Amino acid sequence: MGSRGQPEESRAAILQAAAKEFSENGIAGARTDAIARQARVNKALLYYYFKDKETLYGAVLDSAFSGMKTSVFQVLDSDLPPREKIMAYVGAYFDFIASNQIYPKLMQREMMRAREGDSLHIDRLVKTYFQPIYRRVGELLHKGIAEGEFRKVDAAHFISSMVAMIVFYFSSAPVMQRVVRFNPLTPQRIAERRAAVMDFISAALFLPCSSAAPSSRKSGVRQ
Amino acid sequence: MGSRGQPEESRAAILQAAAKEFSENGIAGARTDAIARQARVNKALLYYYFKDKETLYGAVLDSAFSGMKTSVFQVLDSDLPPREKIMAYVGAYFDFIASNQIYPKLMQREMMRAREGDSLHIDRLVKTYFQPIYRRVGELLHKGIAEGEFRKVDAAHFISSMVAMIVFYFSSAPVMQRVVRFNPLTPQRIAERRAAVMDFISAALFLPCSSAAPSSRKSGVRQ
DNA sequence: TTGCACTAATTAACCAGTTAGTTAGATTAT
DNA sequence: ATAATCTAACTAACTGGTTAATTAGTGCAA
Repeated sequence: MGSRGQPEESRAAILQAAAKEFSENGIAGARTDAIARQARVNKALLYYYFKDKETLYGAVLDSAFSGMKTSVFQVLDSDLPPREKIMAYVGAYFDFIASNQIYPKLMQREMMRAREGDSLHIDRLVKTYFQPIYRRVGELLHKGIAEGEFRKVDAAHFISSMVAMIVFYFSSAPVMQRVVRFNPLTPQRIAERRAAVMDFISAALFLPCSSAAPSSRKSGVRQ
Repeated sequence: MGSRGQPEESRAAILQAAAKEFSENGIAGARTDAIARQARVNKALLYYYFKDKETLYGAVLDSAFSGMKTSVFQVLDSDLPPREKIMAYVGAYFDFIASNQIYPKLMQREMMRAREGDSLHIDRLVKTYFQPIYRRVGELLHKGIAEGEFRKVDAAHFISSMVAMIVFYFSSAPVMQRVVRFNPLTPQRIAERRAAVMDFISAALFLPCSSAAPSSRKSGVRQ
């Protein structure tokens, strides 16, 4: 019976295994035994590091969303002009999700769990991650509109649409694969999606442009 | 204790209660006791009408998606020109989801469950409902492009984006409510969303309008 | 020799599914 | 008509497999 495997490693292994299990099965469908097995750790160790299943789930959510916040804030804190910044934000958000494909599922699942009383985590998540990002992107849109660069879109709805296009693509990929005849998650298809999202958003947001030509957008669309 | 409550009523009550329970909790989180209680029926009756929980879940999905297919095909079968038809399709789809708000959640949940082997239903659902709709909308987009009415978008990605904007809004409403300061599900907000989606899609899809020279696309934006 | 990291074994609760019926109305026999 | 029989519709109570969580420890390092 071992003892020392470096505590940080064990904790991290649990978190990672839990993230996978929760994203695939939701909190109700997730099995603590499966998490322990995947983390190559005794099940009781989950309860040594985390109070209970719900707390472990909360820790998984925090680690997921804090990574995302860091990613997009690097862009939001930069000082690009509105056009370039909104595209950079979409790109950063897309890239984060694309390289952490368990997150869109975690996010969707938590969103649907948020009926009142249900989720103990949602208030914290909203306050810590979603609100700050939402506020900044909202300001960015208003700035672009004020400067005559963007169409007069409704910020709340526009943000919702951007998030939808990115998150939904990955969370619905397993079904999409059966509807269309290709795997939507190959690097090439992902790159294509990225271009399509960028194209869709810029076409819907940017005004024909009074000033110079927008260099950022080229086409990204085929057929 | 009575026996006769009209079998059709009981069956329908079970289906309705199950739809609600499954949409709120997923199949793993749903409780058969809760379904029976909500349907005001003994739990054993669920097993009298349906083989097991999984089969009941399948019946719920079928009743949900067949309604949707009927709705949108009424539009897709009509003979409107491409612009009007795609907008009518989006409207019909939106209205169906808006007035059956458990469906977006059922849909999201089933989409995420579709990892290989997992869902017994997904193949049937795709073949019966998703494929036929996808095919028709794809043809519609290609027709619009060929006639120089639409920008040369990628059909698969464009459809994915349309569905995303509609489904995601409703499934993420509980969280959104905490991020913004209003309830996204009041009739007024829903109408607003409908307009925003229509605007977003038409801005991203329609060419500036003149039916000539579709090759020199530069903006594809109106208003 | 204390405290940290960890585990095997166990427990209590939960929950899908079953069983062994009951009830009410329709059908047939008288 | 009316009693006897049948069957669809329905239920109370139970079962056993599953699963989150606990307990009572062991090994090891400082």
